[in-house]
Amino acid sequence: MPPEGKKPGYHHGDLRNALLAAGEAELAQSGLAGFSLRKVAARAGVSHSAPAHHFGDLAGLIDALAVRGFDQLLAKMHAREATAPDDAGERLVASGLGYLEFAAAHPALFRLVFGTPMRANSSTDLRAGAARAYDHLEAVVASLPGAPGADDPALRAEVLGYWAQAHGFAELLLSGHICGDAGARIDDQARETLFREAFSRRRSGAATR
Amino acid sequence: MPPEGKKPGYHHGDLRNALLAAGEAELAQSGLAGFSLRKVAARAGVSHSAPAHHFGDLAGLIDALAVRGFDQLLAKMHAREATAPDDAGERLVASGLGYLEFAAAHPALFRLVFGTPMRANSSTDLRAGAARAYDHLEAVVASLPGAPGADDPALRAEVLGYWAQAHGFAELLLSGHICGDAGARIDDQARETLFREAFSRRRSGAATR
DNA sequence: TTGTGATCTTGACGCCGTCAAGATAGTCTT
DNA sequence: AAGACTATCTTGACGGCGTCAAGATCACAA
Repeated sequence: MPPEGKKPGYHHGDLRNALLAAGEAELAQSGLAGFSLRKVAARAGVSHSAPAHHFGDLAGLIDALAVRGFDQLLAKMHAREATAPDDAGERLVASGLGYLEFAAAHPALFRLVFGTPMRANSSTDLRAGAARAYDHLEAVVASLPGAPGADDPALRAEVLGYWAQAHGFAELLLSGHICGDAGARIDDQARETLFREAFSRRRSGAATR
Repeated sequence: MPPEGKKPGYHHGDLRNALLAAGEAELAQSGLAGFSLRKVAARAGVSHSAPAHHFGDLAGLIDALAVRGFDQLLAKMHAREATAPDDAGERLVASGLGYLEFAAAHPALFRLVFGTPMRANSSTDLRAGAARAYDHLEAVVASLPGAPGADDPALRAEVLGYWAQAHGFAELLLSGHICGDAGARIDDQARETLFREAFSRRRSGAATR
């Protein structure tokens, strides 16, 4: 079983990862609307029912893609925070900007990640990925000056408030409800400044600048 | 053409509205996943391609359902505000609670409304519905003490901030990322208190209670 | 060498959206 | 009143879809 190199034989060798990569490529190129198992299989160069042996059904593939999507989302947040000055508030803003950056760069994957409701039947991997993202955000929020303690239930409301702020902004962006002057797609720079403004107003309650 | 009463003849008489009602019923019962033109047509008691004459294709039906969904969403906000005390802040909170109430009561319709990106090819009806909702929220925000003036560009950031807050909360709720203690669906009462807490923290910047 | 199980293909089924063609009914013209 | 026209709805067909069952191929171990 060669985990590297390409052997175009009957057995693929690393089909699971190849299908995940093909799925992300398909999402990036054609979006979430016409997403199909058969297209992903064709893109990976295998028959239409080969994915079933690795993911069970379509929901299984989507679940696996969502797990990877969550990790990529968290990675974007980390990467953005690394460029921020050493300040808790700035780190929180950078985290939200990373969130938006991911949503704008991979809109279909972002919608896929949050599309399937996280229920009890979700895979443990997916729940773990979501928990990792939440825990990270909680850590950032808890480092804010004057933040509730780790055992204070108010911390949860604070974390959810920030998460909802960034998530709602991302969703409205992808829905086209936040757009430029002529209804065109908003610029990256304009998106950042707009989010910064709305976000800073959140913490100050009144005008900041 | 009888706009009222039911005539089970060859011509339906009010098929367009019947299909819209059937579509909402189908969404409420089976969700957005397996939503299909044929099921809606069958529910309305017509052939599988009858909807084409009223909506063109599936996207047309979805668009029309989204228009009605926007109106229902706005109606929920209005209804909630009517029960609030005569205070600008309370009215804003009530507006958000109405937003959440609609999302929780009609999750599939809510996702349908914000699922299709609002682009230039969207129907003018849909864009008008979105504009009505935005304008209403803007009016509520503008009535806040110390709010930016109508011509101040900061007003847009303020409105989008509040909208994103409520919208993100609703989306996270439907995604199952805001749940009860044991991961179960959150109670209506718990949802309200949690949103109130997170929302009030938005305006005060620090602990409120 | 001989299984033995994992991996992948082939073929079929029903459901889907969409299109073309025909049937029906209301309306408009003369 | 009669015919023509148009809107409305049905029927049938097509390819694409997810899924299942059965068979083909390969790696590996006994």
